[in-house]
Amino acid sequence: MPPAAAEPLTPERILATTEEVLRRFGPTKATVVDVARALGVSHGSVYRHFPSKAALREAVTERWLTKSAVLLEEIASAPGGSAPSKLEAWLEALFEAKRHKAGDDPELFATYTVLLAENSGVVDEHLTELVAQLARIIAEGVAAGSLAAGDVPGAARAVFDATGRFHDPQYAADWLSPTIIPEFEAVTSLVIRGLRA
Amino acid sequence: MPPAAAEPLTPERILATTEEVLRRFGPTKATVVDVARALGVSHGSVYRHFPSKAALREAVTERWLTKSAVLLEEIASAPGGSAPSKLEAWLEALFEAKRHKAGDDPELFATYTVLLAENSGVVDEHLTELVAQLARIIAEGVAAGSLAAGDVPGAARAVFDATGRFHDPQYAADWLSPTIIPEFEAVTSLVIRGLRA
DNA sequence: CGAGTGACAGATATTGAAATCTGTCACTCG
DNA sequence: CGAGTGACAGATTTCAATATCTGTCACTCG
Repeated sequence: MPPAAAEPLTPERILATTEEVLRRFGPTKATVVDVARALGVSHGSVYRHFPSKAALREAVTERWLTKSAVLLEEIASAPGGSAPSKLEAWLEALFEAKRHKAGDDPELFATYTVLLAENSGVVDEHLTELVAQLARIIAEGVAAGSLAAGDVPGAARAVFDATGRFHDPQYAADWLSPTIIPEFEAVTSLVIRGLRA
Repeated sequence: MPPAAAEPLTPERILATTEEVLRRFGPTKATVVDVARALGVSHGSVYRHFPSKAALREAVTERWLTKSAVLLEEIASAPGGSAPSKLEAWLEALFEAKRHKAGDDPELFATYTVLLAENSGVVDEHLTELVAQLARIIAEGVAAGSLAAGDVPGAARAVFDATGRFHDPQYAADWLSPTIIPEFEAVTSLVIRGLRA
Protein backbone atom coordinates (compact mmCIF):
# COMPACT_ATOMS: atom_id res chain seq x y z
CA MET A 1 0.00 0.00 0.00
CA PRO A 2 1.68 3.25 -1.08
CA PRO A 3 1.79 5.72 1.84
CA ALA A 4 -0.73 8.16 0.47
CA ALA A 5 -2.44 9.50 -2.64
CA ALA A 6 -4.82 12.38 -2.86
CA GLU A 7 -7.64 10.02 -3.80
CA PRO A 8 -10.90 10.49 -1.94
CA LEU A 9 -11.20 8.44 1.23
CA THR A 10 -14.02 6.00 0.52
CA PRO A 11 -15.31 3.10 2.65
CA GLU A 12 -14.13 0.82 -0.14
CA ARG A 13 -10.56 2.13 0.05
CA ILE A 14 -10.59 1.85 3.84
CA LEU A 15 -11.80 -1.75 3.66
CA ALA A 16 -9.15 -2.75 1.15
CA THR A 17 -6.45 -1.16 3.29
CA THR A 18 -7.83 -2.83 6.42
CA GLU A 19 -7.56 -6.20 4.69
CA GLU A 20 -4.00 -5.39 3.74
CA VAL A 21 -3.11 -4.33 7.30
CA LEU A 22 -4.74 -7.48 8.72
CA ARG A 23 -2.79 -9.58 6.27
CA ARG A 24 0.49 -7.96 7.29
CA PHE A 25 0.09 -7.52 11.03
CA GLY A 26 -2.44 -10.22 11.96
CA PRO A 27 -5.68 -9.84 13.89
CA THR A 28 -4.16 -8.91 17.27
CA LYS A 29 -1.64 -6.31 16.07
CA ALA A 30 -3.66 -4.57 13.37
CA THR A 31 -4.94 -1.26 14.78
CA VAL A 32 -7.06 1.57 13.44
CA VAL A 33 -3.98 3.76 13.71
CA ASP A 34 -2.14 1.33 11.41
CA VAL A 35 -4.95 1.49 8.86
CA ALA A 36 -4.97 5.29 8.98
CA ARG A 37 -1.19 5.40 8.62
CA ALA A 38 -1.32 3.09 5.58
CA LEU A 39 -3.92 5.40 4.05
CA GLY A 40 -1.91 8.51 4.90
CA VAL A 41 -4.73 10.04 6.99
CA SER A 42 -5.39 10.56 10.67
CA HIS A 43 -7.21 7.81 12.51
CA GLY A 44 -10.03 10.25 13.22
CA SER A 45 -10.87 10.18 9.49
CA VAL A 46 -11.39 6.46 9.54
CA TYR A 47 -14.00 7.02 12.26
CA ARG A 48 -15.92 9.32 9.85
CA HIS A 49 -16.66 6.24 7.74
CA PHE A 50 -16.91 3.45 10.28
CA PRO A 51 -18.36 3.96 13.76
CA SER A 52 -15.90 1.62 15.48
CA LYS A 53 -13.03 -0.76 15.01
CA ALA A 54 -15.48 -3.63 15.50
CA ALA A 55 -17.70 -2.34 12.67
CA LEU A 56 -14.67 -2.06 10.41
CA ARG A 57 -13.62 -5.62 11.10
CA GLU A 58 -17.18 -6.81 10.66
CA ALA A 59 -17.36 -5.16 7.24
CA VAL A 60 -14.15 -6.89 6.19
CA THR A 61 -15.59 -10.21 7.36
CA GLU A 62 -18.80 -9.65 5.46
CA ARG A 63 -16.90 -8.87 2.29
CA TRP A 64 -14.96 -12.08 2.54
CA LEU A 65 -18.01 -14.25 3.17
CA THR A 66 -19.94 -12.65 0.33
CA LYS A 67 -17.21 -13.67 -2.10
CA SER A 68 -17.54 -17.34 -1.02
CA ALA A 69 -21.31 -17.30 -1.16
CA VAL A 70 -21.33 -15.89 -4.70
CA LEU A 71 -19.00 -18.62 -5.91
CA LEU A 72 -21.19 -21.38 -4.49
CA GLU A 73 -24.36 -19.72 -5.71
CA GLU A 74 -23.10 -20.20 -9.24
CA ILE A 75 -22.94 -23.94 -8.73
CA ALA A 76 -26.30 -24.07 -6.96
CA SER A 77 -28.12 -22.21 -9.68
CA ALA A 78 -26.29 -23.65 -12.70
CA PRO A 79 -28.76 -25.04 -15.24
CA GLY A 80 -28.68 -28.77 -16.06
CA GLY A 81 -27.13 -31.68 -14.15
CA SER A 82 -28.92 -33.96 -11.70
CA ALA A 83 -29.57 -32.73 -8.16
CA PRO A 84 -27.41 -35.46 -6.56
CA SER A 85 -24.43 -34.59 -8.72
CA LYS A 86 -25.00 -30.88 -8.18
CA LEU A 87 -25.14 -31.53 -4.44
CA GLU A 88 -21.86 -33.39 -4.61
CA ALA A 89 -20.26 -30.65 -6.70
CA TRP A 90 -21.45 -27.98 -4.29
CA LEU A 91 -20.09 -29.79 -1.24
CA GLU A 92 -16.82 -30.45 -2.98
CA ALA A 93 -16.48 -26.83 -4.08
CA LEU A 94 -17.10 -25.68 -0.53
CA PHE A 95 -14.52 -28.09 0.87
CA GLU A 96 -11.91 -27.42 -1.79
CA ALA A 97 -12.23 -23.66 -1.47
CA LYS A 98 -11.74 -23.80 2.29
CA ARG A 99 -9.00 -26.37 2.11
CA HIS A 100 -7.01 -24.31 -0.34
CA LYS A 101 -7.45 -21.10 1.58
CA ALA A 102 -6.26 -22.83 4.75
CA GLY A 103 -3.39 -24.62 3.01
CA ASP A 104 -2.10 -21.83 0.77
CA ASP A 105 -1.86 -19.05 3.32
CA PRO A 106 -2.33 -20.43 6.83
CA GLU A 107 -1.63 -17.11 8.53
CA LEU A 108 -4.25 -15.24 6.55
CA PHE A 109 -6.68 -18.08 7.14
CA ALA A 110 -6.00 -17.91 10.88
CA THR A 111 -6.61 -14.17 10.75
CA TYR A 112 -9.97 -14.63 9.10
CA THR A 113 -10.85 -17.40 11.54
CA VAL A 114 -10.36 -14.90 14.36
CA LEU A 115 -12.57 -12.36 12.59
CA LEU A 116 -15.25 -15.00 12.00
CA ALA A 117 -15.23 -15.89 15.69
CA GLU A 118 -15.76 -12.28 16.73
CA ASN A 119 -18.57 -11.69 14.22
CA SER A 120 -20.90 -14.58 14.84
CA GLY A 121 -23.89 -12.57 13.65
CA VAL A 122 -22.42 -12.10 10.18
CA VAL A 123 -21.35 -15.73 10.14
CA ASP A 124 -24.84 -16.92 11.07
CA GLU A 125 -26.31 -15.00 8.16
CA HIS A 126 -23.72 -16.50 5.85
CA LEU A 127 -24.48 -20.02 7.08
CA THR A 128 -28.20 -19.42 6.61
CA GLU A 129 -27.48 -18.34 3.06
CA LEU A 130 -25.44 -21.48 2.37
CA VAL A 131 -28.12 -23.74 3.83
CA ALA A 132 -30.67 -21.96 1.65
CA GLN A 133 -28.54 -22.76 -1.40
CA LEU A 134 -28.46 -26.41 -0.35
CA ALA A 135 -32.22 -26.35 0.15
CA ARG A 136 -32.70 -25.09 -3.41
CA ILE A 137 -30.62 -27.96 -4.79
CA ILE A 138 -32.53 -30.48 -2.69
CA ALA A 139 -35.91 -29.02 -3.66
CA GLU A 140 -34.89 -29.33 -7.29
CA GLY A 141 -34.05 -33.00 -6.70
CA VAL A 142 -37.34 -33.66 -4.94
CA ALA A 143 -39.23 -32.05 -7.82
CA ALA A 144 -37.28 -34.17 -10.33
CA GLY A 145 -37.85 -37.33 -8.26
CA SER A 146 -34.14 -38.04 -7.74
CA LEU A 147 -34.12 -37.06 -4.07
CA ALA A 148 -36.55 -37.60 -1.19
CA ALA A 149 -37.03 -35.28 1.79
CA GLY A 150 -40.06 -34.68 3.95
CA ASP A 151 -38.70 -31.41 5.29
CA VAL A 152 -36.47 -29.78 2.68
CA PRO A 153 -34.97 -26.96 4.81
CA GLY A 154 -34.42 -29.49 7.63
CA ALA A 155 -32.69 -31.87 5.24
CA ALA A 156 -30.52 -29.04 3.92
CA ARG A 157 -29.51 -28.17 7.43
CA ALA A 158 -28.77 -31.84 8.19
CA VAL A 159 -26.54 -32.12 5.10
CA PHE A 160 -24.69 -28.99 6.15
CA ASP A 161 -24.27 -30.20 9.73
CA ALA A 162 -23.16 -33.67 8.69
CA THR A 163 -20.40 -32.25 6.48
CA GLY A 164 -19.22 -29.76 9.12
CA ARG A 165 -15.86 -31.43 9.48
CA PHE A 166 -15.11 -30.39 5.92
CA HIS A 167 -16.06 -26.75 6.10
CA ASP A 168 -15.93 -25.61 9.71
CA PRO A 169 -12.63 -23.72 10.16
CA GLN A 170 -12.23 -25.28 13.60
CA TYR A 171 -11.22 -28.46 11.76
CA ALA A 172 -8.73 -26.71 9.47
CA ALA A 173 -5.81 -28.62 10.97
CA ASP A 174 -7.41 -31.92 9.90
CA TRP A 175 -7.56 -30.78 6.27
CA LEU A 176 -3.84 -31.42 5.89
CA SER A 177 -4.22 -35.09 6.74
CA PRO A 178 -3.57 -37.39 3.78
CA THR A 179 -6.76 -39.33 4.60
CA ILE A 180 -9.02 -36.29 4.56
CA ILE A 181 -10.18 -36.75 0.96
CA PRO A 182 -11.45 -40.32 1.30
CA GLU A 183 -13.05 -39.24 4.57
CA PHE A 184 -14.80 -36.39 2.78
CA GLU A 185 -15.97 -38.73 0.05
CA ALA A 186 -17.25 -41.28 2.56
CA VAL A 187 -19.34 -38.70 4.41
CA THR A 188 -20.58 -37.07 1.21
CA SER A 189 -21.67 -40.30 -0.38
CA LEU A 190 -23.27 -41.50 2.86
CA VAL A 191 -25.27 -38.29 3.08
CA ILE A 192 -26.30 -38.28 -0.58
CA ARG A 193 -27.26 -41.92 -0.33
CA GLY A 194 -29.45 -41.05 2.66
CA LEU A 195 -31.21 -38.39 0.59
CA ARG A 196 -31.83 -40.46 -2.53
CA ALA A 197 -35.43 -41.25 -3.46
CA MET B 1 -10.43 -33.20 50.48
CA PRO B 2 -9.30 -33.44 54.15
CA PRO B 3 -5.77 -32.03 54.55
CA ALA B 4 -4.02 -35.30 55.15
CA ALA B 5 -4.34 -38.84 56.40
CA ALA B 6 -1.56 -41.29 56.98
CA GLU B 7 -2.84 -43.43 54.13
CA PRO B 8 -0.23 -44.63 51.63
CA LEU B 9 0.34 -42.31 48.72
CA THR B 10 -0.85 -44.27 45.69
CA PRO B 11 -1.19 -43.18 42.05
CA GLU B 12 -4.92 -43.71 42.46
CA ARG B 13 -5.11 -41.31 45.40
CA ILE B 14 -3.02 -38.74 43.53
CA LEU B 15 -5.27 -38.97 40.50
CA ALA B 16 -8.44 -38.53 42.54
CA THR B 17 -6.95 -35.51 44.28
CA THR B 18 -5.78 -34.06 40.98
CA GLU B 19 -9.32 -34.32 39.66
CA GLU B 20 -10.58 -32.56 42.77
CA VAL B 21 -7.98 -29.79 42.46
CA LEU B 22 -8.79 -29.34 38.76
CA ARG B 23 -12.47 -29.14 39.61
CA ARG B 24 -11.85 -26.45 42.22
CA PHE B 25 -9.12 -24.33 40.64
CA GLY B 26 -9.64 -24.95 36.93
CA PRO B 27 -7.06 -26.06 34.37
CA THR B 28 -4.88 -22.93 34.42
CA LYS B 29 -4.61 -22.49 38.18
CA ALA B 30 -4.28 -26.09 39.31
CA THR B 31 -0.62 -26.78 40.13
CA VAL B 32 1.33 -29.79 41.31
CA VAL B 33 1.99 -27.86 44.52
CA ASP B 34 -1.78 -27.57 45.02
CA VAL B 35 -2.21 -31.30 44.54
CA ALA B 36 0.58 -32.04 47.02
CA ARG B 37 -0.88 -29.60 49.53
CA ALA B 38 -4.32 -31.23 49.24
CA LEU B 39 -2.69 -34.59 49.87
CA GLY B 40 -0.65 -33.25 52.79
CA VAL B 41 2.68 -34.19 51.19
CA SER B 42 5.50 -32.30 49.53
CA HIS B 43 5.31 -31.81 45.78
CA GLY B 44 8.48 -33.89 45.41
CA SER B 45 6.47 -36.93 46.50
CA VAL B 46 4.00 -36.50 43.67
CA TYR B 47 6.97 -36.70 41.28
CA ARG B 48 7.82 -40.12 42.72
CA HIS B 49 4.62 -41.43 41.13
CA PHE B 50 4.23 -39.32 38.00
CA PRO B 51 7.21 -38.16 35.93
CA SER B 52 5.70 -34.76 35.09
CA LYS B 53 2.71 -32.52 35.46
CA ALA B 54 1.81 -33.32 31.85
CA ALA B 55 1.80 -37.06 32.60
CA LEU B 56 -0.43 -36.47 35.61
CA ARG B 57 -2.93 -34.50 33.58
CA GLU B 58 -2.79 -37.07 30.83
CA ALA B 59 -3.61 -39.84 33.30
CA VAL B 60 -6.63 -37.88 34.55
CA THR B 61 -7.79 -37.42 30.95
CA GLU B 62 -7.40 -41.11 30.20
CA ARG B 63 -9.43 -42.03 33.26
CA TRP B 64 -12.27 -39.78 32.18
CA LEU B 65 -12.38 -41.07 28.61
CA THR B 66 -12.27 -44.68 29.72
CA LYS B 67 -15.43 -44.14 31.75
CA SER B 68 -17.28 -42.86 28.64
CA ALA B 69 -16.02 -45.65 26.43
CA VAL B 70 -17.15 -48.34 28.88
CA LEU B 71 -20.65 -46.90 28.99
CA LEU B 72 -20.99 -46.91 25.21
CA GLU B 73 -19.44 -50.34 24.92
CA GLU B 74 -22.37 -51.70 26.90
CA ILE B 75 -24.78 -50.42 24.27
CA ALA B 76 -22.63 -51.60 21.37
CA SER B 77 -22.31 -55.12 22.69
CA ALA B 78 -25.83 -55.52 24.14
CA PRO B 79 -27.47 -58.69 22.80
CA GLY B 80 -30.65 -58.35 20.71
CA GLY B 81 -32.11 -55.36 18.90
CA SER B 82 -31.59 -54.51 15.23
CA ALA B 83 -28.36 -52.86 14.13
CA PRO B 84 -30.09 -49.65 12.94
CA SER B 85 -31.84 -49.17 16.27
CA LYS B 86 -28.66 -50.03 18.15
CA LEU B 87 -26.79 -47.48 16.04
CA GLU B 88 -29.38 -44.87 16.85
CA ALA B 89 -29.28 -45.72 20.56
CA TRP B 90 -25.49 -45.53 20.58
CA LEU B 91 -25.40 -42.14 18.88
CA GLU B 92 -28.08 -40.82 21.17
CA ALA B 93 -26.29 -42.10 24.28
CA LEU B 94 -23.09 -40.41 23.13
CA PHE B 95 -24.86 -37.12 22.49
CA GLU B 96 -26.92 -37.17 25.68
CA ALA B 97 -23.93 -38.01 27.85
CA LYS B 98 -21.92 -35.12 26.42
CA ARG B 99 -24.82 -32.73 26.44
CA HIS B 100 -25.54 -33.41 30.09
CA LYS B 101 -21.93 -33.13 31.15
CA ALA B 102 -21.68 -29.80 29.34
CA GLY B 103 -25.00 -28.52 30.65
CA ASP B 104 -24.83 -29.72 34.26
CA ASP B 105 -21.38 -28.44 35.15
CA PRO B 106 -20.07 -26.13 32.42
CA GLU B 107 -16.92 -25.21 34.32
CA LEU B 108 -15.86 -28.79 34.85
CA PHE B 109 -16.68 -29.52 31.23
CA ALA B 110 -14.53 -26.57 30.13
CA THR B 111 -11.73 -27.91 32.31
CA TYR B 112 -11.86 -31.30 30.68
CA THR B 113 -12.07 -29.71 27.24
CA VAL B 114 -8.74 -28.01 27.97
CA LEU B 115 -7.22 -31.30 29.09
CA LEU B 116 -8.52 -33.06 25.96
CA ALA B 117 -6.94 -30.38 23.78
CA GLU B 118 -3.53 -30.84 25.40
CA ASN B 119 -3.66 -34.66 25.20
CA SER B 120 -4.52 -35.28 21.59
CA GLY B 121 -2.74 -38.62 21.62
CA VAL B 122 -5.02 -39.99 24.32
CA VAL B 123 -8.03 -38.48 22.59
CA ASP B 124 -7.09 -40.07 19.26
CA GLU B 125 -6.96 -43.49 20.91
CA HIS B 126 -10.35 -42.86 22.48
CA LEU B 127 -11.85 -41.82 19.14
CA THR B 128 -10.39 -44.91 17.48
CA GLU B 129 -12.03 -47.01 20.17
CA LEU B 130 -15.41 -45.33 19.62
CA VAL B 131 -15.19 -45.77 15.85
CA ALA B 132 -14.35 -49.44 16.43
CA GLN B 133 -17.52 -49.78 18.51
CA LEU B 134 -19.52 -48.23 15.66
CA ALA B 135 -17.83 -50.58 13.21
CA ARG B 136 -18.93 -53.57 15.30
CA ILE B 137 -22.54 -52.39 15.24
CA ILE B 138 -22.40 -51.79 11.48
CA ALA B 139 -20.75 -55.17 10.83
CA GLU B 140 -23.55 -56.80 12.79
CA GLY B 141 -26.10 -55.00 10.60
CA VAL B 142 -24.34 -56.03 7.41
CA ALA B 143 -24.28 -59.65 8.58
CA ALA B 144 -28.01 -59.47 9.41
CA GLY B 145 -28.79 -57.80 6.08
CA SER B 146 -30.29 -54.67 7.62
CA LEU B 147 -27.35 -52.40 6.70
CA ALA B 148 -25.15 -52.10 3.64
CA ALA B 149 -21.52 -50.96 3.62
CA GLY B 150 -18.70 -51.80 1.26
CA ASP B 151 -16.03 -50.66 3.69
CA VAL B 152 -17.24 -51.17 7.25
CA PRO B 153 -14.47 -49.28 9.11
CA GLY B 154 -14.76 -46.46 6.56
CA ALA B 155 -18.50 -46.31 7.05
CA ALA B 156 -18.07 -46.26 10.83
CA ARG B 157 -15.67 -43.39 10.51
CA ALA B 158 -18.08 -41.56 8.19
CA VAL B 159 -20.94 -41.97 10.68
CA PHE B 160 -18.72 -40.64 13.44
CA ASP B 161 -17.55 -37.67 11.35
CA ALA B 162 -21.06 -36.82 10.16
CA THR B 163 -22.35 -36.65 13.73
CA GLY B 164 -19.40 -34.59 14.98
CA ARG B 165 -21.56 -31.59 15.74
CA PHE B 166 -23.23 -33.68 18.43
CA HIS B 167 -20.21 -35.01 20.19
CA ASP B 168 -17.26 -32.75 19.49
CA PRO B 169 -16.79 -30.52 22.57
CA GLN B 170 -15.96 -27.59 20.29
CA TYR B 171 -19.69 -27.43 19.57
CA ALA B 172 -20.72 -27.57 23.23
CA ALA B 173 -22.21 -24.06 23.09
CA ASP B 174 -24.64 -25.20 20.38
CA TRP B 175 -25.97 -27.98 22.61
CA LEU B 176 -27.96 -25.45 24.61
CA SER B 177 -29.94 -24.35 21.56
CA PRO B 178 -33.62 -25.39 21.69
CA THR B 179 -33.35 -26.68 18.10
CA ILE B 180 -30.42 -28.96 18.76
CA ILE B 181 -32.52 -32.10 19.33
CA PRO B 182 -34.41 -31.99 16.01
CA GLU B 183 -31.09 -31.19 14.34
CA PHE B 184 -29.53 -34.24 15.95
CA GLU B 185 -32.45 -36.39 14.86
CA ALA B 186 -32.29 -35.07 11.30
CA VAL B 187 -28.58 -35.87 10.96
CA THR B 188 -28.92 -39.25 12.67
CA SER B 189 -31.82 -40.39 10.53
CA LEU B 190 -30.13 -39.10 7.35
CA VAL B 191 -27.01 -41.07 8.18
CA ILE B 192 -28.86 -44.25 9.14
CA ARG B 193 -30.98 -43.99 5.99
CA GLY B 194 -27.76 -43.73 3.99
CA LEU B 195 -26.51 -46.94 5.58
CA ARG B 196 -29.67 -49.02 5.16
CA ALA B 197 -29.54 -52.01 2.85
C1' DC C 1 16.67 -49.81 51.52
C1' DG C 2 13.16 -46.71 49.66
C1' DA C 3 9.15 -43.50 50.32
C1' DG C 4 9.19 -38.98 51.38
C1' DT C 5 11.55 -34.29 51.89
C1' DG C 6 12.79 -29.53 50.93
C1' DA C 7 16.17 -26.43 48.93
C1' DC C 8 17.44 -25.20 44.52
C1' DA C 9 17.87 -23.65 39.28
C1' DG C 10 15.49 -22.60 35.42
C1' DA C 11 10.94 -21.91 33.35
C1' DT C 12 6.45 -19.77 33.65
C1' DA C 13 3.04 -16.69 35.45
C1' DT C 14 1.57 -12.42 37.81
C1' DT C 15 1.53 -7.64 38.53
C1' DG C 16 1.64 -2.81 38.16
C1' DA C 17 3.64 1.15 35.80
C1' DA C 18 4.31 2.99 31.25
C1' DA C 19 3.05 3.01 26.45
C1' DT C 20 -0.34 2.54 22.99
C1' DC C 21 -4.84 2.37 21.27
C1' DT C 22 -9.91 3.56 20.78
C1' DG C 23 -13.33 6.70 20.30
C1' DT C 24 -14.79 11.84 20.83
C1' DC C 25 -15.01 16.47 19.68
C1' DA C 26 -14.04 21.34 18.93
C1' DC C 27 -11.61 22.92 15.38
C1' DT C 28 -9.50 23.96 10.48
C1' DC C 29 -9.59 24.87 5.81
C1' DG C 30 -10.94 24.14 0.86
C1' DC D 1 -20.84 23.44 4.88
C1' DG D 2 -18.48 19.03 5.60
C1' DA D 3 -14.31 15.96 5.02
C1' DG D 4 -10.41 15.81 7.59
C1' DT D 5 -7.58 16.87 11.93
C1' DG D 6 -5.16 16.16 16.25
C1' DA D 7 -5.31 16.59 21.22
C1' DC D 8 -7.53 14.30 24.76
C1' DA D 9 -9.74 10.81 28.38
C1' DG D 10 -10.43 6.32 29.37
C1' DA D 11 -9.58 1.51 28.06
C1' DT D 12 -6.34 -1.87 26.62
C1' DT D 13 -1.81 -3.69 25.80
C1' DT D 14 3.11 -4.15 26.67
C1' DC D 15 7.07 -4.89 29.34
C1' DA D 16 10.08 -5.79 32.98
C1' DA D 17 10.45 -6.92 37.74
C1' DT D 18 8.81 -10.06 41.03
C1' DA D 19 6.71 -14.18 42.59
C1' DT D 20 5.35 -18.81 41.83
C1' DC D 21 5.82 -23.17 39.80
C1' DT D 22 8.16 -27.35 37.73
C1' DG D 23 11.34 -30.77 37.98
C1' DT D 24 15.86 -32.50 40.25
C1' DC D 25 18.57 -34.37 43.71
C1' DA D 26 21.26 -35.16 47.89
C1' DC D 27 19.39 -36.06 51.93
C1' DT D 28 16.46 -38.02 56.11
C1' DC D 29 14.41 -41.39 58.79
C1' DG D 30 11.32 -45.43 59.68
